[in-house]
Amino acid sequence: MDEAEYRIDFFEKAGMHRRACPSCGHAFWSSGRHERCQEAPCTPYGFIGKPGFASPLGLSAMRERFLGFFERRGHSRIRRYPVVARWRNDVFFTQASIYDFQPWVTSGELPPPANPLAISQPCLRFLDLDEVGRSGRHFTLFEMMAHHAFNRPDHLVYFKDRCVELCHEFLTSELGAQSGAITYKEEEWEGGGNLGPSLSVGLAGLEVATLVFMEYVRDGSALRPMPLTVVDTGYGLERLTWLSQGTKNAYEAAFAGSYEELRQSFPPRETAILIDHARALNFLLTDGVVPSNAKEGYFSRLLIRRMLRLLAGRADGPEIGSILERVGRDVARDFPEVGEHRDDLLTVVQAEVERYGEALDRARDQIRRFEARRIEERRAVTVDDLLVWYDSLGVTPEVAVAELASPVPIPEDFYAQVARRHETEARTTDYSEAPSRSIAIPADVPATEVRYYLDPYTLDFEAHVVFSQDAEVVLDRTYFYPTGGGQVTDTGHLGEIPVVEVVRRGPWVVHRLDRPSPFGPAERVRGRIDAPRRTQLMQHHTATHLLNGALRTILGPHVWQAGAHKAVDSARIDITHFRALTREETRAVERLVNRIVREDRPVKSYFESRNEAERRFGFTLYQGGAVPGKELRIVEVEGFDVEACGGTHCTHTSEVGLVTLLGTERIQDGVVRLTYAAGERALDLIEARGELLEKASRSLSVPPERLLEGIERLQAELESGRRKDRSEVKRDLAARAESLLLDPASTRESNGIRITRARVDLDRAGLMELSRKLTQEPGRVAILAGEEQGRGILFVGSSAPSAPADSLVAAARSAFGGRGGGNPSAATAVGEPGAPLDQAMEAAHLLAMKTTDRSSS
RNA sequence: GGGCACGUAGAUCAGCGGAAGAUCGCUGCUUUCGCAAAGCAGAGGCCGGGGGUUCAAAUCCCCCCGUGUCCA
Repeated sequence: MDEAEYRIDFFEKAGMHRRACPSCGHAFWSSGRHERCQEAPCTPYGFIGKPGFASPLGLSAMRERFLGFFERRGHSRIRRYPVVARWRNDVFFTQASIYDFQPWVTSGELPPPANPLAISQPCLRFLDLDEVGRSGRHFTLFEMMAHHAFNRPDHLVYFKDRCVELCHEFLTSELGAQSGAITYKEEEWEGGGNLGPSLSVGLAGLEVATLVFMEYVRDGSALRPMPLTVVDTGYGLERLTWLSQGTKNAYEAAFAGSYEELRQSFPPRETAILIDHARALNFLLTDGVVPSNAKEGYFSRLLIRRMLRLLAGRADGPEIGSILERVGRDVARDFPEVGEHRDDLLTVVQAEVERYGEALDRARDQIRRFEARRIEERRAVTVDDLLVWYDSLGVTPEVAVAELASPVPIPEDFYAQVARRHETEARTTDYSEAPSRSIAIPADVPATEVRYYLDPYTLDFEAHVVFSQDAEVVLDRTYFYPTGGGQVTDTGHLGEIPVVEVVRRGPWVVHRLDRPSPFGPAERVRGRIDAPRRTQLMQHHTATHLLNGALRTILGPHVWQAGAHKAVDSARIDITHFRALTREETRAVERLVNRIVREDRPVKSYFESRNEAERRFGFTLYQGGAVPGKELRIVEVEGFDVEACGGTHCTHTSEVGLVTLLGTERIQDGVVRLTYAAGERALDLIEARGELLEKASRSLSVPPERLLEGIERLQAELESGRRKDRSEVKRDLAARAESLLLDPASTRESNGIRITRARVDLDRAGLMELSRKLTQEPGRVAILAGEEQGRGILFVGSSAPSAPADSLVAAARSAFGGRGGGNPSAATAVGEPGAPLDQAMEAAHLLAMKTTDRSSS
C-alpha cells in the first residue's frame, strides 16, 4: 500500500511523526518518543498496576462512554445485531461489527440504518479458543465497539482524517490517555476482495483499536476505487476496560463480580474460561443457537461440553446452570433480552447436559468392550486409538485413559494431531452461487416502485414499461411479488403475455415473460396477477408467522426460524429446537394457530424506523435473518407475533382459513422442520386424507372408525399365516428327509456312513434346510441337486469328518463345469443352465465312498 | 459443508466371506399359600434400504437413509 495513503492531516496537526518499529518492522505514527509501536509483543504491558486512563471503568460504563461520545459527535447509536449471522451463508457468527452491514450495505445496494453510526457489537471468535484464560486478553465473545461511516461519491460523511481525530479525541479527552502514549501503526487491510489502509491503535503495549478504511476493489493485479468507501473501526471494549483498571488480566476487569465469586471454587484460569464460555453461551442461546452436532449449534455444544469437563473434576463446586445464571445476570443488565431467556436457556442447557452424559456413557461402554477384547488379543493401546475415540466418540484422551487397565501416555500435541487428521479432508465447499445469466440493466433506469407491500390485494393494475429486453421487463411500478423471503414468485400476465417469474434485482423488479418481450419503452401495460396462487401464498406466509409465534409460545423463546419456504401446495418452517416434537406439542401448536385464526386478529404491515421497531419488539423481529435498511417492514399479528418481513400477508388472521400440520421431522440435530398447509390447500389435504381413509377401510371392508381393528386383524392373520407356512415347509422338509433316508434308492450306507443322494425341486435355501435335516445325526452325507433361476445347484452337507463337504464339491465341480466351494459341513456349486448335475452328483458320491473306504481301511 | 465411527432379537451388543449368536427382558413349566429367586423349555430376526462383486454376503465394494462424534 502506498505510503501516501497514510499521510493524514491530523497526524501533522497533532505533531506526530512517522517511525519504523524495529521489532515488527511496521511504520507507526506518534507524538511520543517511542522507539517501538505500543503493541504486544513489541512493547510489554505498561498499565498493569498503573491504569492508562483517568479513572477505572466497568464494562457498562466504558461502553456508555464510547457510545455517548460518538453520539455527541453526530453518530446514531445502533442496537446490537444477533451473534449468529443468519443473514450470511459464508460465516456462522458475527465476528466484527462490520459483519452487520455486509454484504448489502457495504456493496451500496442498501442504505445503512444510520450514517454515521456507533455500535457495540458482541462478536464471537472461536479461533483463539485455547488462548482464553491463558493469554489474559482473549475472549470467545467480546464486544467490538465501532463507529462506521459509509461514503458515497455524492455524499462524504467522513474518512481517514476525521476518523483518526475522533479516535484520538475519544482516547485522550474522553478517557484521559496521554496523547503521546498512543501509536498508530500502519497495517494494510484486505478482506472479501476489498482492501485499503488500516491503522492499529497501540497504547501501553495493548492494541486497543483498529481503524480500517475500505477504499479499493482488487481487480486482478490492479486496484479500482470502491463506489462506496467505508470507515470500519473496532475498539475492544474488554481491553479498554482492562486498561482503565490495570488489573492482572482482562478477565478480572471485564467480569468483575462474577470473577470474584467463582474464584472461591476455581483457580484463575478455570474461572476465566468458565465465565467467558458462560457469557458466550448466554448470547448464543438467547439468539437461538440451540446445541447441535453441526453448523452454528456445534459451537454452543462445544462450549457447554468444555465447561462440563472443567466442572467434572470438582463434584462440590457450582453446577453449570448456576454459573450461566450468575453470568447471565451481569449480561442482562445491559442486554435485557438475555434475562428474558433465562429459564428457557437453562432448560436447553439441561437437555444438553443429559445428552453429553449419554454420549459419555456410550463411549465408556465401547472403550470397555474394546479393552476386554484388547486384553484377550494381547494388543497395546495406541495413540491412534485415542485419536479415533476422540474423533468418533467425543471422549477426551483423559476420559478414555481412565477406562483402560494399563494407561497410555497422552502426547503433548494431542490436539495438533487431531487437527492433522482433519487436514486431509477435501475442501470442496463452494459458496459461490451459479452465475445467473441476467441482462444488465442500465443504471439510469428508474427504480421500481413496489406496491405489493402496502396493498397486497390489488391484483390488476396498469404501469409503464421503463426497460424491456429479451424476455425481461421492468415497470415503473408493480404489484407482482418477486421471489424472496422464502416466498415463491407471483405469476400472471403483462398484457396477454404470461409472466413466469418475477425477481428482485437491485432497485428493480424484473418480470420474466415466457417469450421475448413485445413491449416498447414507455408503453402502458396492464398487469394481472394470478389471483388464486397469490391468495394461497399469502395464506401460507401469514400461517408461517402464526406457527412461528405458536412454536415460541409452546416450546420456548429459544425457538428461532432457521429457514422457511412458502410454496403454493404447502409450506414449511425450520426451527431451532433441541429435540423432536412430541405428538402433544404438535397438537398444541396446531390448536393454538387455529385459535388465532378464528380470533380474526388484525395483521398489520407497516414501515417503521429500525430503532423504534427494535425498541418496541426486540430482536425476535429478525426471524428471517437480520434485515438491512433504516426502515423495517413490520408484519404484526396483533398481540401474538411481530417480525420484520417483506412478504405479502393477509390483513386478518381469519383469511388464513385453516392451518393443518402435515408432518414434523428432525432435519438435523437441533433443527426441526414442520410442513403444513393453509386455506384451500389445507382443505384439499384434509379431504385427501379422508378419502384415503375411506378407500383403505373399503378395501378392508370395515367402517372407517374400525379401520385400526381391521388392520390389526389382518396383520395377525398374515403373521400366523407366515408362521404356518414356515412350519409347513419345515414339516414338509422333515418328511422328505425322512423318506429319503428310508428310501434305499436314495440312501446307501458305506462303511458306517449313510450317504443320501437326491434330485429335488428346491432352491438354495431349501437345499440347505433339507441337507440339515439329513445330516442331523453324525456320520451322514447329503448330496443334493436343485435349481435356482434356471441354474443347477449342487449342495453337499456332511456330518462325517472323513468326507468333508467342500472336498466332495471340489470333486463334483470339475464334472459339470460349475464353480463352488464351502466348508467341511456344507458346500455349494452352481452350474450354467443344462449342466450335467447327475454326473456331478455321481462324482461327489464316488469320492464320498472312496474317502470313507480309505478312512475305514 | 466435510472427515470418522456406528445401524444384527423388545434392550445392550458379539459375529466381519462358508448352515444367524450371547446377556438381559418376554412366554410356559418345575418349586412356592403368593411374590422374589433358581432350574428347564420356548417364542422372538427383510443383519437400516438399494445396487454390485462372489459358487456363496450380516460380513467385501458403491450409493442412499438414520444415529453419534470431531472439524469448519
